[in-house]
Amino acid sequence: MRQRGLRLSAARRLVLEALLAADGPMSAEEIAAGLGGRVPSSDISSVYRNLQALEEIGVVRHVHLGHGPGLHALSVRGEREHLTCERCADHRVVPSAELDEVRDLIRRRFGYRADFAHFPIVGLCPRCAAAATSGGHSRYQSTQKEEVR
Amino acid sequence: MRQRGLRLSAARRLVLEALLAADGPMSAEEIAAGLGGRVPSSDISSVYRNLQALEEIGVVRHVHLGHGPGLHALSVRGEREHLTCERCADHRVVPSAELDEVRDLIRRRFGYRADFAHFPIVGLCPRCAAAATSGGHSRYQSTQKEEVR
DNA sequence: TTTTTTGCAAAACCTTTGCAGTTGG
DNA sequence: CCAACTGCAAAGGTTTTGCAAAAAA
Repeated sequence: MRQRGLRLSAARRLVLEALLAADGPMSAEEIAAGLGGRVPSSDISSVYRNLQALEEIGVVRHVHLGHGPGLHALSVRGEREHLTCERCADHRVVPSAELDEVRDLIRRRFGYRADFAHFPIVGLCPRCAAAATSGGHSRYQSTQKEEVR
Repeated sequence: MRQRGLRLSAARRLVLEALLAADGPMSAEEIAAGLGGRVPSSDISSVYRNLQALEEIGVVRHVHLGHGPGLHALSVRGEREHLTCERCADHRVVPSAELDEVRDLIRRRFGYRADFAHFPIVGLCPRCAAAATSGGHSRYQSTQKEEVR
């Protein structure tokens, strides 16, 4: 960080600690709140600025899962990638390696190096797919609060 | 539409006509502007309400390509799906059929029915992938205005 | 006439920016 | 000390909502 002209300030440390302690990607607001209100907690604008700075040096990345705020996480080896159900908000996280075959196929066909860590693979989860097929039309109602639009 | 209790109002017709005339997905703002200012043009809140209503009955769908406003299009047979470069904003639209193999693979592996019409496949386009590989680090600078984050 | 739909205005939501003061190195 | 960083406040862009007036059926 110092090599890039970045200082290790308190607010910056908070962002890193929050992401490290989290079990999944977090919104800027969650980070700004301090880990559940315990930690000093910094202004949300600083959180955004720090997330941006940390993303520029490759320490952090962010994901868009459906609507709502972007979610941020440490970018680590063995990166995780995402599958999201567009009907019931089911969400699966898989190690990158499990998607290598898919990535290779896309690369051969289109030349693209796909990366499902940033935008997820969106579609119907097995359960909703079954419901949609058997019901003719899509009659399956989610038990979750929010649909991923 | 009438069967669903929807009336065929002028504003509604405008949305449909705009989408029909467009060669690609449009933002709500573009639709509200009327086709280049010629048409009566309706309020943007009505456009949003109509897009939502039309999406509920399955006539319209929307896509998220990078940041920025959601983009709307008629949902037609022979749906198109999307590949977007995360570095240079290169963007490819391909007929769904070309992604069938990829979809099948994902389905066998994860049970998911993937749909790349809503969120695109994001990654590096061939050109940026080459630049990233040869340059060691990612040195390739886009010629486009906006990076797809 | 009844119900849906509209336009306007205001708000909500997520994110960015300007600025003056503070802090890390 | 000086550049980097912070909090605050204000603004930006996209989308939603409340409400009274207007339009469709």
